Amino acid sequence: MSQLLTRERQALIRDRLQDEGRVLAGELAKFFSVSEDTIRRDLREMAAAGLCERVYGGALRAAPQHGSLSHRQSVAADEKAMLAGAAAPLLKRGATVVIDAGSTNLAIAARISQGHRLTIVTNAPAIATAAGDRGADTILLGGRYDAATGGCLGARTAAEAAQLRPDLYVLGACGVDPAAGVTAFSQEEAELKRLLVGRSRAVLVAATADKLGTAASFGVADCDRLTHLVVGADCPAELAQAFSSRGVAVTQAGPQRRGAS
Amino acid sequence: MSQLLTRERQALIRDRLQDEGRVLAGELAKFFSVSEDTIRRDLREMAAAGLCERVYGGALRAAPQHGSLSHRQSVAADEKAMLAGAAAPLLKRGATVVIDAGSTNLAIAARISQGHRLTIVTNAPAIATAAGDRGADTILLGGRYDAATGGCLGARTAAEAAQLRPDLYVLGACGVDPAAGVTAFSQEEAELKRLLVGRSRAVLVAATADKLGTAASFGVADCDRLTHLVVGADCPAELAQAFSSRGVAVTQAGPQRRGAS
DNA sequence: CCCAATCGTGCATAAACGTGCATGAACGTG
DNA sequence: CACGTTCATGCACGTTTATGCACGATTGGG
Repeated sequence: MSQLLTRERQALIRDRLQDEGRVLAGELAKFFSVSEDTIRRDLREMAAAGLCERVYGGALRAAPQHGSLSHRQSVAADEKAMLAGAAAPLLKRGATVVIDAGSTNLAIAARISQGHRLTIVTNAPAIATAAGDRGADTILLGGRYDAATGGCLGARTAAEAAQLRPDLYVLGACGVDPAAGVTAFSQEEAELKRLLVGRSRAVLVAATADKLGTAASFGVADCDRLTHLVVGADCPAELAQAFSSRGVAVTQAGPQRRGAS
Repeated sequence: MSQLLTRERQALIRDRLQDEGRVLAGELAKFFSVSEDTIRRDLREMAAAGLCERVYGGALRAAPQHGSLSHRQSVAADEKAMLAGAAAPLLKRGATVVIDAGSTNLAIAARISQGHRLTIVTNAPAIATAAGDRGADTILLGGRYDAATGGCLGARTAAEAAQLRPDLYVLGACGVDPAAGVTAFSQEEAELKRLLVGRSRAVLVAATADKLGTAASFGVADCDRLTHLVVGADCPAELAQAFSSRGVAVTQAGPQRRGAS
């Protein structure tokens, strides 16, 4: 094999990773007739670029991590259940409600009132099963399933969503800020959310503390487009005030209400 | 078995935990040819990461699943895991596979090989999440979600399915009989299944013992339309013979085989 | 209460690792 | 052509990691 450029070697390593799921540093060094240092440098670069996971002895294919969704679900589970308890009553009897993907929204779906004859539309499989279990008429938006967000994204999903006119949209936010509005982590995600915001009569966001006052890279909607915002009881008063003054109905959830005026 | 990376070993332990619900330290040590100390260290790390529960002698799975399917999932779970172990290898590398709703098929989805670059299409939310977790490209067929079957049904689902030409269709059956063929409990279900049978290059059915030799009300396909049938080892020989003589490749799944890849 | 299995900890070792530095080739500039 | 720059590479060095072994503590069944 003739002289290999660095990039070529890395491309070959990537191919092998994709095929076999793992590579050994020492093995690659012999195969390419370079020192292990060089291979380690390659693997480090690739790991930094998100192309593989660096482990002792070599590298593994970057895995869409197992617990990504179930893990997120267990993070701050108490807070999410609290928010869900406050948000669920806002789904009016007989309404058609779109529920976005997201672990907080899953908690809401698991809390919807039985016998309220709700029609739930969602792009998230987990939310569909939860809503179905609660006796709601449930419509699932199909399309390419994105394991990172736990919902369907892409053209087909958007096309199906474009035919809806829901009474309420329960929006999943990656960041909520009075100035920046609602933001999302990825372009595709943001696009679908924007579409649905535009088609819905009302928009509700339930945000955990870590999302309040932060903004992600892709804008979804300005604050004045929001109808309801559900936050924890520990939300700073001035932040809640900032949303209220923009016409958002802010609900503070919590075991103990404070600042109830 | 070649050199195993630490992380790989832990991933394998996690898989086994997921399948069997428990692992024994001494057994794992022999299996991986390492000392029990090393295994204990692995288990300790995994327990710290919340992936298992550490107990005297080994470790237990610590993931309480949710959803309405969870009940059906636990019924005859061993048998389904056995069938799934035999059926999963039949999903060829790179193929596009439609997986029907059903608890047996969910077990198959949870067992698909990582890194086989499969494209999985399904009408069942639970199967979509499972396939996504296993690293497969996953497409979800949308539509009205039917909590009874755990999948989407209806006109929209059928319309999306009508655009597919899958390599393999993993059909979920309510009844399988040499004479009556494959049958389903509801008209709508049967209709979707019929459509997909007609569009697929091959059809696979994994049937638990209680479904063999029985027929439900709505016909889906004759036996000669089946490519593979996966049954338990306790399937009566003459029944298996009856299928074979109609051109079906019958695979009898043995009790829990676990081998190197 | 006893015993064996199992466990945790401390320690030693070898492999794998990261870093800093030197070399040499490729490249652009004047 | 002479020169400086950039970059991939290999080597030396000290550090970290994974592992097995020894030893005492803990567990759980009889």
